[in-house]
Amino acid sequence: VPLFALVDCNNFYASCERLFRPELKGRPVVVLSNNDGCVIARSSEAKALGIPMGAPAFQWEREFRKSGVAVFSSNFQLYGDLSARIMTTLEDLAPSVEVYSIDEAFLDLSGVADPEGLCLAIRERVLRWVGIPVSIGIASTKTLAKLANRVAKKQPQHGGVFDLEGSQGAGADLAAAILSETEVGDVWGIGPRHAKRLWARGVRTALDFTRVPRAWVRREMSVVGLCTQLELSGVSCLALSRAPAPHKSLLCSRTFGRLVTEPAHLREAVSAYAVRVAEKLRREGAEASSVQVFIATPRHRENMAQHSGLATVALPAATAHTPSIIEAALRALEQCFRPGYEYQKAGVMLVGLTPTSGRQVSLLDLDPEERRRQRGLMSALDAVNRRFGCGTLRYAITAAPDRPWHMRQTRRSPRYTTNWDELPTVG
DNA sequence: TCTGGGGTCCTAGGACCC
DNA sequence: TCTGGGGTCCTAGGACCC
Repeated sequence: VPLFALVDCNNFYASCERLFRPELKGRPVVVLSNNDGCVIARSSEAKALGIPMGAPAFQWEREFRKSGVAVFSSNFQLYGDLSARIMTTLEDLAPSVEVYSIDEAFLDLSGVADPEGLCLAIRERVLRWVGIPVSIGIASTKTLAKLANRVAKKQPQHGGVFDLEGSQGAGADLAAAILSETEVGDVWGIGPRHAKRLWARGVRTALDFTRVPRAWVRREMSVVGLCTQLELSGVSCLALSRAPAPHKSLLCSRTFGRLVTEPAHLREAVSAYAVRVAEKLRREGAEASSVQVFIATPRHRENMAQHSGLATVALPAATAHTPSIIEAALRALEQCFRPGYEYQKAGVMLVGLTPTSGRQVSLLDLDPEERRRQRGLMSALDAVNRRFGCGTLRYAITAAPDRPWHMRQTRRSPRYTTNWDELPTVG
């Protein structure tokens, strides 16, 4: 019998910020998106103030001040490092771990004698070793484990761990009761669109959803919806995958600090994003076969001329060579740029990824000597930037003195754990 | 003035092939 | 009166996730 657990960090980013600022305990904390645009994480105190997920920061400034909310720009280096520590701790204690996101992991607990006891121990150890509180849901499918996790979070009497299977074979009744108390839109895999259509048909709860005819679900929600429906009924469709699948695409995109009209500024921004995404590509040990660029004007202003452009340029041969990728990105930008618009956002996506080793040799390949030279250059560049900090070696086009597209980030906390200059001091 | 960034999968339709 | 069947690949759009 399969058995899954979902470990989910409580208010992860907010908990990370609080870890090095113990005086914030009990105080509302929010973390803002890049560009300090909107709220992407809230402590429980901030949730209690009614600040919704995704709230535009500027609309809430007054409330932040009035209620003494501690506001942070996002600090993904810090979150990523703490996440890695948590995952390592899980690997130590659980038989099989799938890292699902920066703050979540599925565990395979099939055959474990006392799953609830194990999870209580895991929770305790992560709290003690890393300092981040987690909640754990246990059930026979991943989707039900997600549901059990919600219960663990919402009902503190369970001590942060909730087993939907129950202890004395009361599983089925317990599951039905929980399903009937869960709104259908709160089910993992059912988003706002499907939730709305289901409500229109009188399907309100997760339990209702399990009774919708399969043919309808298949037709209107594809096989993905069918899978969700089966999982809710206790039929496991989603297996645990231990090794992360290789990426199929990689993206670097940003909202600009200010609106941009100058093609020169767009070229700088797109080049900078191309550099970053190419670095990611090499870290993955992969090469890309084409480059996609998109640019867009703001979405939330109806009285402004809108344009969003997307163009793809194929690379002559799969590569991870930054200058080649910049060149392709700039050609794509040229294709989708339209003068006279105020752009707010741009992105560079690499697609058609293949592992660096074992790639197909193309007739269009550079001669092997040139390939070796390019790879050597990239390795040297990455090594220098790793050793002396990213941005030590830069491309001239990304280093213009005036960069109006640069993102705003006014309230970032120190990178306590990943940056020598920003270590916390004790004393 | 001010609303993030980074992914995945599925489906339908068109081009093209034999 | 009547105009096949089956496959692949690509793209765009939609939906979902964190």
